[in-house]
Amino acid sequence: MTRSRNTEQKIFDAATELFLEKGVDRTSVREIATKAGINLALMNYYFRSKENLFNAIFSSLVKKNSEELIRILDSDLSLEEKIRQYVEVYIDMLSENPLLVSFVMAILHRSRERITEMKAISNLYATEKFTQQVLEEGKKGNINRTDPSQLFVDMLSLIAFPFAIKMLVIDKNNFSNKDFADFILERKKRIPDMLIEMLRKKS
Amino acid sequence: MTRSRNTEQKIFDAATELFLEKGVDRTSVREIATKAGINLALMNYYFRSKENLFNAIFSSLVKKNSEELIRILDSDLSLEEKIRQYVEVYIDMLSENPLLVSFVMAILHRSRERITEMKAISNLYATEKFTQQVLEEGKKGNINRTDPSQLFVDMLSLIAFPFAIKMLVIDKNNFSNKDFADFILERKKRIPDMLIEMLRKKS
DNA sequence: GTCGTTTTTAAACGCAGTTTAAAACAAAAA
DNA sequence: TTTTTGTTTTAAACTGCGTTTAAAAACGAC
Repeated sequence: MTRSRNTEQKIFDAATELFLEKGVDRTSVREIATKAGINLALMNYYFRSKENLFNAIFSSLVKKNSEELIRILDSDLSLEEKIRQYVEVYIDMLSENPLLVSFVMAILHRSRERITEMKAISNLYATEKFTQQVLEEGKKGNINRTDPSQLFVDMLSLIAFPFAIKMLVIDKNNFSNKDFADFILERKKRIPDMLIEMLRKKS
Repeated sequence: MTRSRNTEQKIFDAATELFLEKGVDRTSVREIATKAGINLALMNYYFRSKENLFNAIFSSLVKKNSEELIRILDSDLSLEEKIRQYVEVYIDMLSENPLLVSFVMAILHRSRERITEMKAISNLYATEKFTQQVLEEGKKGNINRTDPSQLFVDMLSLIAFPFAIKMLVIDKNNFSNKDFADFILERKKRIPDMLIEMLRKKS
C-alpha cells in the first residue's frame, strides 16, 4: 500500500486518466470523484471548477511536451535543419500522445475568444527567434523572402490538422490504424521537403 | 404524416441562428424554444434530440456549401487550375462562413469515432476523380508522382487549419480582424503556389 | 486540551436535455 | 352535425450535470 497522495493529486490523476480515456465532456465530476475516492465537492474545493481542472491538466501536459519544440525553434540550427527537426519531433509527440490533439481541439472549440488566457497553448506556437531567422535568411538571399507567420502557419497546419481529421482519413482511405500511422510517418519527410522547396531560391 | 412544417422550420431557423451566433454548447434548448416561440418539448418532438437537430443543421449547411467544391474537383480542369480554384473557393467559403469552421471543429471534437455517421462531412473530402487525375498525371510524367491522399490532406490542412487557430494567430501577431482577413487572403495564392511547386518536375 | 484553520462531508441548488401524459386541435368518418 | 382518429402542443416532472452551502471532522500550533 503506497502512502496516500494528497487529495489534490488524486483528483488531478484521476481526472487526467478519465479525460484522456473518454474526453472531457463525457467525463462527469461525480465520476472523477468516485475514481479518485474522494467527496464530490472536493473537486471544486481544490480546483475552482471543472474547466479550471481541465486547464491545469492541459497546461501540465503541454508544458511537458512543448519544451523540446521550443528548444528546437530557439536553437542555432540552420532553417532547413530546424524545420526538419521540428516537424519530426512534433509529429512524434502527437503520434505518441493522440489525445493531446483532442485536448487542443477541445480548447480551440471551447473558448475561441478566451484563447489568450490559455497561456499553455502559446507554447505550441512560433518563437521570436524563428521569426527573426526567417526574416534574416530572406534578407541575406539564402531563401525566398516569406512572411514568417505564413510559414509557421503552413508548418503547423501540415503537422497538426491530419491528426484532427484522423477518422475522416481512415474512413475515406479504408485505413487500418497501422495504415494511418504509416501515412503520418511519411509526412515527416514530406512536410519539410515541401516547405524547404518553397523556400529554395529558383535560379 | 402531414406534420406542421411550420413549427419544425421555426425550430430549425431559430436554432441555426443561435448556433451560429453563440455556438452549439452555449445555446440551450429553452433558448431555442423561446426564440422560435414554441413549447420546450417540441424540439424533441420534431428532432429527437439537440444533437440530432445540430446534425440536421450542419448537414444542410455543408450541403449548401460543398456542391461547388465537388463540382470543381470533378471538373475537367487541369490539376493546377483545379487546385487554384479549389483553394480559392474553399477559403472564400470559410471566410464568409466562419462558423462553418466552428461547426466542423465541434464535430471533430464531439464524435471522433462516429465521424463516418456524419455523411455530410464527407462532402468536404476528395473525390475519386481528383485521385485518379493525380495518379494519371504522375504516370504521364506531367507532375511528380505523389500519393493523392497526401496531396489532398496537405491542401485541406493548409486551407482549413488557419481558421481553426484564428484566435491564436490574431493574438500572436497582434492582428486586427482586417489583418487576419488579409493574412487569409494571401493564402489563396500562397497555398496553390506551394502545392504546384511541389508537383512540378525538376529537371 | 483548546482554539483557529484547513479539509471533508452530505445535502441541496440551479440549469441542462429529455420524457410523459394529458389537452388541444384538425381532418376524416359516421 | 357529431364522433372518431390521429397529430400537434402543452405543463410538468425526471434525470443528470456542475456547483454551492453550511456544518462537521480533522488537523496543527500553542
